[in-house]
Amino acid sequence: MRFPKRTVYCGEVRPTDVGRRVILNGWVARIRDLGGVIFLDIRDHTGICQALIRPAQQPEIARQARHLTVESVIWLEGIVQWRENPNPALPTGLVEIATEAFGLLNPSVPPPFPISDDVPLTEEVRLRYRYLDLRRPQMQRHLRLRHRVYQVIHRYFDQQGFVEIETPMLTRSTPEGARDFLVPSRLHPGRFYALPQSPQLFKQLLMVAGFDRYVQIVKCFRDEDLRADRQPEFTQVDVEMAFVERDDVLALTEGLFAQLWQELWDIELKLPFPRLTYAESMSLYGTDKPDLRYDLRIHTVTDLFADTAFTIFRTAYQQGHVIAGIRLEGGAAYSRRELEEIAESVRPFGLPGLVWIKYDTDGWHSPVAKHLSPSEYEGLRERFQLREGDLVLLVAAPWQTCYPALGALRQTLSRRAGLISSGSPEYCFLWVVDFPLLEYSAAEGRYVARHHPFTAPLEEDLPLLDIAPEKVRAQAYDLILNGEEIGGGSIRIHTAELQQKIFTLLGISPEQARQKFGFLLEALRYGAPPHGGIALGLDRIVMLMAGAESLRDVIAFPKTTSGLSLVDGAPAPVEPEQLAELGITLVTPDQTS
RNA sequence: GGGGCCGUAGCUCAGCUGGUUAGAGCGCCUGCCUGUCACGCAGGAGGACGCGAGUUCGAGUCUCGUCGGCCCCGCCA
Repeated sequence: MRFPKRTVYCGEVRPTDVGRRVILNGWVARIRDLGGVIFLDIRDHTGICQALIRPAQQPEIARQARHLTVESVIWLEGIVQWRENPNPALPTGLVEIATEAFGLLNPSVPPPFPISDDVPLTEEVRLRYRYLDLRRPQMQRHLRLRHRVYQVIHRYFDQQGFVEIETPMLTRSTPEGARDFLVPSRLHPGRFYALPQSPQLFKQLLMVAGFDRYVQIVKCFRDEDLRADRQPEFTQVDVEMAFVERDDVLALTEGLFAQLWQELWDIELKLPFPRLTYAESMSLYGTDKPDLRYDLRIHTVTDLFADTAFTIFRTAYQQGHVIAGIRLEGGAAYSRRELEEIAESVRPFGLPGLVWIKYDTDGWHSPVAKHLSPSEYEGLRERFQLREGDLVLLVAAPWQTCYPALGALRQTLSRRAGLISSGSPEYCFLWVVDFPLLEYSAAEGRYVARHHPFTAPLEEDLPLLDIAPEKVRAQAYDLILNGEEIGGGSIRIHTAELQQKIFTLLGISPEQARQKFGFLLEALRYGAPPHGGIALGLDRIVMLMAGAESLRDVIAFPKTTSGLSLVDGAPAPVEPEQLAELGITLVTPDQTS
């Protein structure tokens, strides 16, 4: 098809173009037919430009324009001129095109929804007509931002001497970790590939191979239930470095974010990012991914209540529980009803509620006021640095319950008190380090790796491996941004002996280890350098940068909460012949196939 | 695996305790209109109330199941 090609993008027509002949290619955004004059808005990804048609002088053009439908694709030629009535709301609002000719390249049936950012749409409709949803300016912005993020990442790692290497998508299923997506093998019926949950083992092999610094922007797959911030296929910036220690990886990563923020927004991030140990993060914020855009720190005050007359706290103290709480500045203004609502946030943790104490101009107010002594009040005032008008919320429970409950309370309070300003975005990065290496899985009756089984323990904790494995800390780290985990990594085990020992600790027999991870154990014997790395969640990073609420808003073709792809209908049944070739028989044949 | 909210016109929604012929705004179609930019005005078309059972004289409305969307817990090294 031959047609007049654009000389300028719609959104880029400016007063400097006045008098020039231009050609636009784009979509009909809107037609305003006033009878004696017709306005045609033409849109492409850069914006909208108004074209003018005068039926009195151009009866044939007007006749054709009146047949146009919204979202039809056209070319349009004309002379740029000043508008009689400028529209300061538009970048192109000072000028318009005096149409001399236009042509229809492809008519459009009426779209199911207007191509605009300010119409409310259900997720279902958006995903079914994703190609129209993506035509909307906001989605265009999101995916173009994502593109720019890719470019900065590639440039940064190239500058830092990294090599991008592709690792296989058809790999072997490994125990530990999430469920795998399986791919049946036609050439080997009864055997399966697995889509990678991460290129972990391959990037370690690349370190053994001497590539020294590896990076890959790579799809990863996990067959687990979905969330607003979790998709079954997602993109990671996968990084591995040889001859490094933890702080080398952290510094390299910080440099990446500094460059992203610098290049995309001209914002200088303060480096290095703050670091908290896992233990500190849990006791100060009740979570391993705290949102530091607001303070609301947890204070532990168990010791204040050693001899208290208040039965609940005395019992807690005697049972070795923790008494801790949060101060909310100005919170004394909350009503009893509001406090009841706030208390709801700790109930899911199996707590009946919490103790609230107001410190106001006329003294202390609390349902438990009469049980507390003056010295206990004084202790609270001092610990929480209370000022008049403040509120203290206290919880008494085993520490495993107490801190997470207060972590949830922190979030509830910040929302209620509006502590996160929605106006100017604020970016609070944070490293959480020294995670426990293992955690006991009651379901499986054994220790499981908290990060993954290739994570190196802290050297100073090595002696604990044999006597108190649960106390061993790992050389693992998570990167947190505004309460979202955007990356995690570790220094890896680089000797076969230690790796074998960890497998044993995880209840993986030498036989199983040889079978499933033999290639790794073998590779580690051939001069594996000390190495470590990190995997960054690209989708989440772009989501936070775009200010989006959901991962779906920064992924071109995402899955729904139930893992369906509404645009192409995947997953779908397959022909019996395909199954036969693969040697697969369905236990419950799909009736729809 | 569990919990919550939702499904009514192309889109977004209303429809009170079950009761004539199911509504609105936007969009669409037709006509009018010379400076609009969410143009305006007049008229019109458009519905198996997601699907299937049940309760009832009667179900968009109540019950159960099912499919689909969103959010959360579990899960996600």
